[in-house]
Amino acid sequence: MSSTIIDIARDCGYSKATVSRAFAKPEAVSPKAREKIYASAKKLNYAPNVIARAMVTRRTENIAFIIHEKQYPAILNPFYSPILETVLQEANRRNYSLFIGARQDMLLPNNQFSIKRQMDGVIFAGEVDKPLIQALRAQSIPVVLLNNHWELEGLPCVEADHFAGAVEATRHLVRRGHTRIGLMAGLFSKQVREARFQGFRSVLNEAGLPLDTRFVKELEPTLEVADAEMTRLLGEGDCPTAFFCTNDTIAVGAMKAILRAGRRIPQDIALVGFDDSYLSRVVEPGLTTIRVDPERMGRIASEKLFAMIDGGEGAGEIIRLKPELIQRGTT
Amino acid sequence: MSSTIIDIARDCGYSKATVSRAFAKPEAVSPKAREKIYASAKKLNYAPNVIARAMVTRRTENIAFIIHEKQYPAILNPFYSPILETVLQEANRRNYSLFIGARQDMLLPNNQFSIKRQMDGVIFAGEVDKPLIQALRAQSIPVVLLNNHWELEGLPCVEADHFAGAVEATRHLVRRGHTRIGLMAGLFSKQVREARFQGFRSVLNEAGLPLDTRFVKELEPTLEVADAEMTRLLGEGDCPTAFFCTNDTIAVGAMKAILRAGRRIPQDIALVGFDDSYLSRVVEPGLTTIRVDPERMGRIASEKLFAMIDGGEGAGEIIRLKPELIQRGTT
DNA sequence: CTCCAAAATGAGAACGTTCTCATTTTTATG
DNA sequence: CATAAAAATGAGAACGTTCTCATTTTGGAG
Repeated sequence: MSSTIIDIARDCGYSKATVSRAFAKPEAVSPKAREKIYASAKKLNYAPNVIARAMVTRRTENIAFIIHEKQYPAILNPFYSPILETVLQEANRRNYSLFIGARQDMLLPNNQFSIKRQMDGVIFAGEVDKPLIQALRAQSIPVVLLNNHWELEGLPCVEADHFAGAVEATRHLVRRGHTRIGLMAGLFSKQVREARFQGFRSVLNEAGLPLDTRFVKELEPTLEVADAEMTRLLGEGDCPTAFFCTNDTIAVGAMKAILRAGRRIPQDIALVGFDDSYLSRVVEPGLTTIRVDPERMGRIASEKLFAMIDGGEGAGEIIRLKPELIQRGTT
Repeated sequence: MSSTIIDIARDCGYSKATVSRAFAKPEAVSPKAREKIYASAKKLNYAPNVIARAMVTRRTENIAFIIHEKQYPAILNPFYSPILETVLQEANRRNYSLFIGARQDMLLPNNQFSIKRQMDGVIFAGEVDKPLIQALRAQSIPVVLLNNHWELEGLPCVEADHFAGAVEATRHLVRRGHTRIGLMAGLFSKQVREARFQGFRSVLNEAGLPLDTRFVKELEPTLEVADAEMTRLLGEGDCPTAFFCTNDTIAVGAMKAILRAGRRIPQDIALVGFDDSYLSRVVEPGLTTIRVDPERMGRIASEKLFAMIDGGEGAGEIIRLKPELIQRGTT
């Protein structure tokens, strides 16, 4: 069907080696030859077969971004999507393609885990999937973790400082004079959940404020669940004057409930979210939130990964990014 | 580094043909052989090299989803992302992988366009990129268009019925008794823009309502631009009592401006959006909007594409999906 | 014009599979 | 137990490149 390097070679009178060079390393070929070769290629509609190329170079120039199934759906996740977008750009900048992975893609018929597609490297986001990652390492494919470290394996990881973020958020509410502060905590991975909870608690302790367990809720981090939960809380007496929500989706769900109940934000109830996702700019008033620059996360993770791809072993460093409070209208 | 089929063959005493079969077509191999082969594979950490496989089968089991650069950033686009998510699922269900494409990924050193990666098929979303698509066809790679047709080439396309959607939206406002209706139109592709505008205009005509050009605005479809534009409109006198916004992002930006100005939605100003993206559920009150089921779009496009991949030529049918009004709180 | 170094080109192996076709082994039938 | 049919296995070519190394061509200095 489509023509090969041999057809071109025959057509233009050069050897396939020279044709190959004209595409892979144009400066190694004389201008005259290049011209003829490109003309033939155009005529015969030739484009190099990257599969055959990958076969011998042992590089596919593909990387994968895999999100743990718990964080599904991957692309719609407001926290991960801007990171993914950055990784895509970084990959393209280096002439790499990006593959979006899903777990089942990697199960061989013999029940071994494996990266089914040949990938030069993988970024793994969200909860750590140990068997899969071990399989990747066994095939010595570079891996960078995102937002969940795994110290034992010494894998490089880029993550938000969840504890510091929760501290920032809670401290901000305390400074604004709130003495009764609730917590709406999303059911994320254990690592993330605990760090954010500890941050929250440590500020209450240090400020001598009580931790009222009636207003500490763990919930699925969806709009609807948060809305329902907040509606319930508003029904009870004694509702706190402020809430720290451990992500923006929860905060925005809570906002809807509060506004629908006719209470004012921030006068009656103040809110702080987490992530500075797209959502925080959509609502009115804008959501005060904790930002960990997703572009920076994506960029650092990509750089780390490409360094490993090019340079062999990478240090298993954990890079913990400092969060920043973005004040908008909800406090 | 990693072991090949020959290492396994040597280790377990079978030929490489049989080892190959054990992974590609397990039922064609005796249980005894399978067991031995899998044991060797596990021991030597073997996984089939899909590149080598693709080389001979001439199938990569990869498809690409490419969004025209104007619609960038691709992953964050609230309209395309749920479609992309569906395509990802459909691909995985068939054991295919999904690549996210970007334009520059396909430029050869001789300035020919080409799909640089070997892809079994491509879904092309947004404005039609003619030279690229022609290049794909020249390589006889199946292509399905999304939301922008190209009749001349007879390419299959799945798109929203933009005209009908705009009619629904505007008619809804007319029925609610509005007589002065403004338009905030996003600068999408010519096809989409015109269809939506014609829908809007035809309803005004049929209802005998005026089209006041002061309140017909074309703008970049971003939150910030829409917010600024609406703030400006509110400043002028005579502001209409309703607006049709040609996507949700614009509508939500407008909402922010209206609420900030202290006007009430929908009592003072009513709004209808377009897309039923997740934004419409985030805001309070929820946004009345026009829905074209993105999962259906993604599914149909995928089915079309895989039919072409499996069955050769596909008919260049244009499938136009009927939109539906979703009424929420802004009308 | 001769010679040498540098640049350009070519020959052919290698990459790790699958596939076709022939051969061997197993199973079922009488 | 003999035989035919079916199932399982194996040998080796083929897929389309790149890469190494050898050879040829080019260009400049003397």
